[in-house]
Amino acid sequence: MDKAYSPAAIESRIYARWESLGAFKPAGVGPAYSIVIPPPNVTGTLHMGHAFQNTIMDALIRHRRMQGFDTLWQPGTDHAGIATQMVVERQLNAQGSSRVELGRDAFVERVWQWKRQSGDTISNQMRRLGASVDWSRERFTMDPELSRTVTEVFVRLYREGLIYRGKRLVNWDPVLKTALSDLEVVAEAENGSLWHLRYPFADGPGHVVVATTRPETMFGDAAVAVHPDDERYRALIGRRLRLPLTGRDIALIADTFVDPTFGSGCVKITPAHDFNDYEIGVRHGLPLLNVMTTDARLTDEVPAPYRGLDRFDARARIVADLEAQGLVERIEPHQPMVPRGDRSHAILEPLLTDQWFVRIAPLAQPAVRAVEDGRIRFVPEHWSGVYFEWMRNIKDWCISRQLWWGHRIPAWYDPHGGVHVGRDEDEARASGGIDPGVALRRDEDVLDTWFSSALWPFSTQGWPEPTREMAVYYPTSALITGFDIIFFWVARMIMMGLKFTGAVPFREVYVHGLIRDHDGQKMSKSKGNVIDPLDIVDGIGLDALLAKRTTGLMQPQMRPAIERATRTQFPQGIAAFGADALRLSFASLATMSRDLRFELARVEGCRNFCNKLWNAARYVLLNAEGDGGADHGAELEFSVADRWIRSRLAATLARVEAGFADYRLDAVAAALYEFTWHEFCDWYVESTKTVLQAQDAREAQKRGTRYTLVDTLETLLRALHPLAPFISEEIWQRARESAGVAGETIMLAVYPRATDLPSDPQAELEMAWVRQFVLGIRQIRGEMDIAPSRRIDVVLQNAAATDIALLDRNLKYLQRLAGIEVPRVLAPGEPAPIAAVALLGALEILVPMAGLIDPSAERERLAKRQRKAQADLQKLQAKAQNAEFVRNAPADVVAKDAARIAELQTEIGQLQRQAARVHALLAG
RNA sequence: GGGUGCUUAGCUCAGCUGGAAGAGCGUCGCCUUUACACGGCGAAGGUCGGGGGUUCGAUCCCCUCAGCACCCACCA
Repeated sequence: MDKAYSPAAIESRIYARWESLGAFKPAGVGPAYSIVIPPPNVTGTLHMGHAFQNTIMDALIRHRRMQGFDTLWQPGTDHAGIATQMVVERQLNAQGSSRVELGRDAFVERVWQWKRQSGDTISNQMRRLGASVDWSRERFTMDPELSRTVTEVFVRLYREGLIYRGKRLVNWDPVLKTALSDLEVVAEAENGSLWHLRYPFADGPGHVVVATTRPETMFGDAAVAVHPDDERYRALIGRRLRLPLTGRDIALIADTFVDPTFGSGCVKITPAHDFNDYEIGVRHGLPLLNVMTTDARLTDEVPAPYRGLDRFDARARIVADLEAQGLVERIEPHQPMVPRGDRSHAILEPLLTDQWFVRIAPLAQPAVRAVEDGRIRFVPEHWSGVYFEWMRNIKDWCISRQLWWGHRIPAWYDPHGGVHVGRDEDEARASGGIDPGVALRRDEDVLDTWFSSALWPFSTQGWPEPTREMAVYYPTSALITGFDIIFFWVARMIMMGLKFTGAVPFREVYVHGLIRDHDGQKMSKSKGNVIDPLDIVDGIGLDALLAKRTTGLMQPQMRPAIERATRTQFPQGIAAFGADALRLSFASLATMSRDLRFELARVEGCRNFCNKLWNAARYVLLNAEGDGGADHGAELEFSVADRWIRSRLAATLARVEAGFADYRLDAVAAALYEFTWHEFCDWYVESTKTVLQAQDAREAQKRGTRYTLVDTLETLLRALHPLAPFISEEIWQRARESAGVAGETIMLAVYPRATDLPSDPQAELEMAWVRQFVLGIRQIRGEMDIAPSRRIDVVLQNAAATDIALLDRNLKYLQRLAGIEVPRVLAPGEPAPIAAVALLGALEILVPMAGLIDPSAERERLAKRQRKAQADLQKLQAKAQNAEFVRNAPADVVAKDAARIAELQTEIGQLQRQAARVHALLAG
C-alpha cells in the first residue's frame, strides 16, 4: 500500500467494477426499501445541493442494501419545461435564430437534441460521487411510458371534473408569454411610486383622488371604490366619475375591501388587471376590460395615442399627460410588492386568458389527513406545519403553459369551440361524438412541469399497469428533498399518489437543509460563488476556477468582485480531495439545520481522516501477515485492549444505528470519526505495538491481537461504507483475505450491528484506568516540556491492591504509551520523593523532579488544578446542603454528587500536600 | 400582516426525556517515536443573545425583548 491515500487512483476503477457486478440492482429478496431520486433537470449539471442530496440518499440506500433489504434507488431526470426551453431559446438567439423562426416541431426536435447531448452530464457526475442508483431503470419524464401516465392522469381527472378549462385572471409572464402558477411567482418589495390621481366628477365640478401604483392600467378601470363607512366619501357613493384621458364614465362604489387609511382611501378598480379588483368586480358585476396584450403592450381598446405602447412607456406617457391636465395631485415614494417570474425574472402581469386548472380542494383533503394520521412522517417534524398551512389555503392549480417543450394537453377543439379530452384524438372524438369528417384542432398548450413530477413515484414504476415494481417498491420508503420544493413537489406528489394509487407515495420525508457558501450565501452563478462538486473531488487550479466562475456572466460588471473573492478564498485553487472526503463532509454537515454552510476546511479534515484510515489499515495489514483470521483454529488470547476495542466498536455501532434511524448522518459520521481516530488509532493501534513487538509475548496473545486488529478494521470498513464507499471498498479488498471473509464486494457485505459484538464493561473500566494513568503522565510531560524520547521514572504512592493488580496486568501498555520505566510502588508510610503528581482516584502517580522538572512550574500547575477542584467542590457542597435538593432530586443524582464531593475532597487534600512539599522545596 | 427557524469556544456547528458544557477547523507549546507531518503529545479558550418565570436544579421547559434568516399573504 502507498504511504498516502490517493483517491484518484482507485475511485473510477471501483465504480466500474460495482456496475459490472450489477451491485446496484435490487437484490430481489428481503423487505423492500426504495427511494426515487428527485429528478434533476435533464440538461443541467449537478451542483453542491444535488451532490449533498445524492450523498444522503446513497448512504441510506447502501446502509439498507447491506442490511439485506431489497433496495431500489430509482434514478431519472426531469424535462423541466420552462428552464430547458429557455436554455435552448437562448442558444438559438445567440445564433441569430429564434424559436418562432424554427417553428414548433423543429424547435422541439432541437430541444431533444440538446437533451441527448447533455443527458450524460448528470449521470457521469453521479457516478463520480459513487451514487449506487440502478442505472438500468433510468427514467425521463418525457419517456413514452411516463408521458402515457401523464395523459392517463389528465384524462381521469378531467372526467371526474377535477380538471377544468376557463377564462381566468392568471399570472402572466410577458417575456416567456405563458401563464404561471402562483408558486412560480416571487414577489419582492421594490422601489416605486404611489400616484395620486384626480378623477373628476362627470356631472359637476370637483374630483376624487385615486391612489395607484399602476397608472398604466387606468383604461381598464371599471369603477372607483371607497370604504362604505369612510366619512370623507360616504356622500359621494354612487356619483359618476369621468375617467381621465377618455370620455368614459365610471361609478364610485363602496366595498369593505378598501382600507381607508391607505393612500387616499379611494381605489381605482381594474378587474382585468388585478387579482383583488377581479374579486370586487365579480361582487359588483363590473365589466372586465382587458387593455393589455400578451406582451404587455396596451391594446387597441385604449385611446389612440397609447395603443401599442409598452406598459412602462404607457405609464410614463399617461402620467405626463395627466400632469399636463393638472390631474396629478402628488407622487409619493412607495415600495410595492412586485411579482416576478421565478425563471425569467420578468415582471408578471395579471392577465385574463383561457387556461386549464386542477380543482385542488378535493385532492388536498386526503393529503392533509395522510400527514395528520402519520402515514407520512416529516423529518424534522416541524415541516409538517408548513405543509398544513399551505394545504389549508391551497388554490386551484393553473397547469397549462404556453410553451412548446413539455407534455401537450390531450384536448381537442371542434370548429364550434367544443372541447374534447381523450387519451388520443380518436378517443377524444369518440367522447364528443364528433363525426370523423370534422377536423379537430389539438390544444397548443403543454402541462406545467410539476404536473409530471407529481406522478414520479408511480410513473417510474409502470403505473397504471399493475407491475411487479408497483407491488414491491411502491409506496417508496423515504423521500429526500429540500424545503424549497415542499409545495411545488412534495405536496403534489402526496395528492396525486393518494388519488391514483390509493396509497401514500412515501412513508417518510426527510427535509434537508440548503447548502450555502462559507459566508452563508446561497450559491449561484450570478454571485460567482458556486463550486462544482467534481472540482473538490478532482481538484482545480486557481486560473481554471476563475475562468469557470466568470465566463458567461449575466452581469459582467460583477466579474472583478467575483475574481477578488475567489482569489482570497482559494489562493491555490482547490486540492483534489476525492469523493469520499466530499461525501464525509456532506454527511457531517447533515444536521437538522435549515442552512448548511459549506467549508472547504471540513473537506480537508475529512480527507485527512481518509488518510488516517488508510494508514491505520497499512499498519493492520502489515502486521496481519495473512494470518489475522481466527479460522486457523489456533488458540487466541485476548488482551484487555482487544476486549476494550470490541466493546467500543459495539457502542459506536449503537450510535450509528441511532443516527441512521433519525436521518442524523452527522451523528453517524461523528461516531465513526471519533471511534476510528480517537479510539482505534490513538489507543488501540498503539497498544497493539506492545504485544506484537514484544519478544516475550505468547503466540496466542499475538494471534489474538492480530485477529482483533483485522477483525475490527474489517467491521469498521463495513460500518463506514455507506458514507465512504470507495476507500472502504479499496481497503476491504486488501483486508478480505486476512479477515477471512467471503464476498465480491463490501457493498453486498452485511452491515455490522452493535449486538454482533460483546459489550465489555470490565474491559472498559480497566482501559479507563490505563488511559487516565497515561494521560496523567503525558500532561506532566507536556507541561514540563519533557522530550517524548526521555523515559521517566515513576513512583506510586497510596496504591491500593487493585491499583497494583492493574499495574501488573497493564505494565507494558503504560511503559509504551507513557514512556516510563517500571514504576516503584511505595510501601505505606514510606517517604515519597519531591515530585510532580498526577492523580488517579486515591492513587498518586509521582514523577520525581530530579532535575527534570521545574518546581515553580509544578507549583503553578498544582495551584491551577486546586482552584478548579475548589470551585467544583463549592458548587456541589452548596447543592448538597440544600435540603430541597436532597428531598426532591432522585436518589442516584444525590448519591452521585456525594461521591463526587468525596473525590474532590481527596483530590484537594492530595494537591494541598503536594503543594506544601513543593513550596517547602522552593523556600528551602 | 401572519408563520417558522436560528442566536453555545476566534470560525463552522453538535448537545438525547432538564441532573458536572462537546467536536472539527484555527491558535499556542513540545516532537523527524519504523501506520500516518494529510502526523503524534500537551495546552489555552465559553456569564450557552438580554431579561423574567417554573423547578431542589435550566444551554434544554414557559413568557418577554433584541438581532439574523426564511416562508406565506389581496392593502391599491
